[in-house]
Amino acid sequence: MASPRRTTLADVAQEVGVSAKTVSRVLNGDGPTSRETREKVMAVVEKLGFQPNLMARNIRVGGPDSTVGLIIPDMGNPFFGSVAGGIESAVRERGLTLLMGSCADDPARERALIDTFLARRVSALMVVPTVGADHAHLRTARANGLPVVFLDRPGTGLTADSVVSSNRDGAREGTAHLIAAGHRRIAFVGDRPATLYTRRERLAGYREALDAADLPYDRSLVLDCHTEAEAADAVQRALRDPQPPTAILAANNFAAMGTVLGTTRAGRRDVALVSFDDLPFAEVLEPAITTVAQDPTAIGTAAAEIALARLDGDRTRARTVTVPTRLIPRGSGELPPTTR
Amino acid sequence: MASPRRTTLADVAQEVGVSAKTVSRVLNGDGPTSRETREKVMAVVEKLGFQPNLMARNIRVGGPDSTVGLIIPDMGNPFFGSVAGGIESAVRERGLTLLMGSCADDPARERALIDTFLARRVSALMVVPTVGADHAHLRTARANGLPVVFLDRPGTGLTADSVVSSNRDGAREGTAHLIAAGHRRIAFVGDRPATLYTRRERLAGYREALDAADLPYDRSLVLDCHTEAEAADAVQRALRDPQPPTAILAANNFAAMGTVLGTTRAGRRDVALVSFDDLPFAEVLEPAITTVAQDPTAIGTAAAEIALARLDGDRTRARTVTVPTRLIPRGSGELPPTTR
DNA sequence: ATGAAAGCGCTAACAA
DNA sequence: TTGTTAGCGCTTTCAT
Repeated sequence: MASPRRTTLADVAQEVGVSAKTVSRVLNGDGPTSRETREKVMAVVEKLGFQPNLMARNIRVGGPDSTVGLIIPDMGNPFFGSVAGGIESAVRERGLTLLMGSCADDPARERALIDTFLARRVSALMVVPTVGADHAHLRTARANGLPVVFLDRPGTGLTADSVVSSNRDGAREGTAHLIAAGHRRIAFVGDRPATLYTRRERLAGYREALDAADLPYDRSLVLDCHTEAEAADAVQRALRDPQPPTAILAANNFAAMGTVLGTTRAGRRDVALVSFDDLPFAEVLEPAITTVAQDPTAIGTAAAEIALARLDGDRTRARTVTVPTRLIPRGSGELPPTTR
Repeated sequence: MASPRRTTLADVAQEVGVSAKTVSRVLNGDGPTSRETREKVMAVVEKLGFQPNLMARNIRVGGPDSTVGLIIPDMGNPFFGSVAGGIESAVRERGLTLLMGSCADDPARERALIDTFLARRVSALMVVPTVGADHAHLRTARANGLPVVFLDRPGTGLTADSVVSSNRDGAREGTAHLIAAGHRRIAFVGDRPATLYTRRERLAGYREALDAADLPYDRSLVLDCHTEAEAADAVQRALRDPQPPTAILAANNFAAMGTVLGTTRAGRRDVALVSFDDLPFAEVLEPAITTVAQDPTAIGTAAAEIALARLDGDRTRARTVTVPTRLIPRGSGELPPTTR
C-alpha cells in the first residue's frame, strides 16, 4: 500500500559507488566529470528511474523556481488561451516554464492561487485580475523583486506593470464605423459589472464616438450582460423597443455571440454589428461581422517581455503597455442600413 | 540590486521571540498554541509579509505536492479549457490545485513538461497526449504510485487510466442522422495525421454507419486537415468534384468551422453538416448545425475522480472510461436535401 | 504550551 | 576529477 520511498540522489550515488555530489555534478553539468563516471551515472539514473527533486534543489540554491505563474479568470474563454500562448513562447526561450491556473471568476480563489504560486517561488507572476479581487497583499513580494504583471486589466490596490488592449480607441473606432454607415441609434452591449475596467474603457470610447458625431448618449441603449444568454435576451428586448437600435457595438466576444443569437432569434438580419474581440465565425455569418480585433498573443508576449526585463534587473517604475486593436471591416456596418 | 533575502520562518520566530517550531505550529495548526502566541505570530507574519516556502515544507514532509499537473496540446482550443474546468472543480474539493501547461503540439515539449511536473512532485498527472509523444518513461513514476490519467486519447507505450469520448458511437450516430435524411454521398472531414486516435475512431464510426446502410465507402470523400483554413479549402475543392458530397461529417470543431467557411465561400447553403464537438454558433448559422456534442467537463471530472481514487489507494488495473456524446439535431441534416 | 536537535534531498564551499 | 561538510527552510521527534 505505502509506495516505496522515492529514489534519491544518494541512492543513485550508492549504486554507482560515487558520492552524491558527483551525481549532482553529472546531472547539472557544472563541475568536471570523467566520461566514464558520467556514463555509469546516467545508466543508473535510467535504471532506477531517478527523478531529481526540484524542490530540494531550489531550496538549496535559494533562487526562484524556473516557472512563471499565470492566473486567468476563466478557462473557457479562448482569449486567455491565446494570451497564455504568447507568454509561453516568450518565457520558454529563457528556459522558464509557464504554469497556469484558473480562478473561475472567484476572487478568493484568485488569492489562493496567488499564494500557491508565491509559496512555490515562481520567477514571475502574471495575473488577469478577477472582478472583486484585491492585490495589495502582493506588495511585499513585488518589493522583494518578484515581477508582477497584470494583463487585460490593471490590478487593484497595487501599482504594477500592466498590459492592456487599446480598449477606448478600439471602441471609438468601431462605433465611428457604424456612425459613418449612417447609424444614429447604436446600442452598447457590455459586460457586467459596469465597473469592470474593460467595460468602462470601451463604453468611454463608444461615448467619445457619439460625442464626436454630435449624437446623444442614450442610457437606455446601454445593455448589461455577463453571459451569452443574457446578451441574447437583452438584445431581443431592445429590438422590441419603440425606438430600437439599428446597430450594436458588442463590447466583448460573449456579448457578440449573444447579440448574434438575439438578432437571429428576432429574425433580424438588418441590424448592424461591430464586435470588440474577434469571433470564430465573424466571416461566415450573414452579414459578416465587422470586428475590433484584439491581439491576445501580443498581449501575452508584451507581458512576458516586461517580466523578463524585470528579472534582468530593470527597476524603472511600473509601466502600462497598450496593445493596439485593429478594425476589420467585414460587411456588417459597411453599407447604409435600410432604415437610414 | 540583489533582492534582500526572503523572510523565513526563523525570521518570524526571532521577531516574535519564540522558536521556529512554534511559528510552524501556529501556521499549520497542528500542535497546541496559546491564543496569545497565535495572535503575536500572525501579526508578525502580516507585518513581515512572510510567505511560507512550500518547497521546503514538502521536502521535509516527503509526500507529494498538493498540486495536480495537466498537460494539454493547445491552449487555443476551448475544448481543453472545459476539460481543465472539470478537473479543477473536482480536485479543488480535495484541497488540490490544478496547474497546467501547454506543449503546443510538440512531443519534446510535452516530455519536458512531464519532467517538470514530476520533478515538482505533483500528486497526480493528467495528460492529453500529443501526436508523436511516447509515455513509456512514465512507467517508473506510475509504478511508484503516481496516478497517471490520459484524457481524450490513450497514451502511447504505457498502460494507464484514460478517459475518452464515445468517438465511434457518436460518429456513427451523426452519420446515420445524415443517412436518415436521405444523403448518400457524405464526406468525412477529419484531423491529420490519419493515425490520430480520435480521428481513427470517428472514421470507424462513420464507416460503420455507411456499412449499416449499405452505402459504399468512398476514399475520395475522406478529407484531411489540421486547421480551419485547410478544412475550408478541402471542402471547397470537394464541392467542385463531379460527384460532390451532399452532406459532411466534420470530425472536430476546427474541421466544422472550416467546413462552414468552405461551404459559405462556395455559396452553398444546401450542404448538410453534422459536427463532432459542439460549436459556438451552431444554433445561429443557416442552417443551424446538428452536432455530436462531447462533454468536456464530464471528461475532466471523470479523470479527476479516477486520479483521486488512485490516491486513495485504488490499485485495480487501469481502466478506460468512455464519456457518452449526445446528438443535438438542429436543422442541418434534418430535412431531405434538394438533391435527393 | 513550547523548545532543541536532527534530518528531508539537494548543492555551495572547501578540501584532497 | 572527486569527496566532505555544512546548511537551505522547514517539520519531525523527543524533550521540558
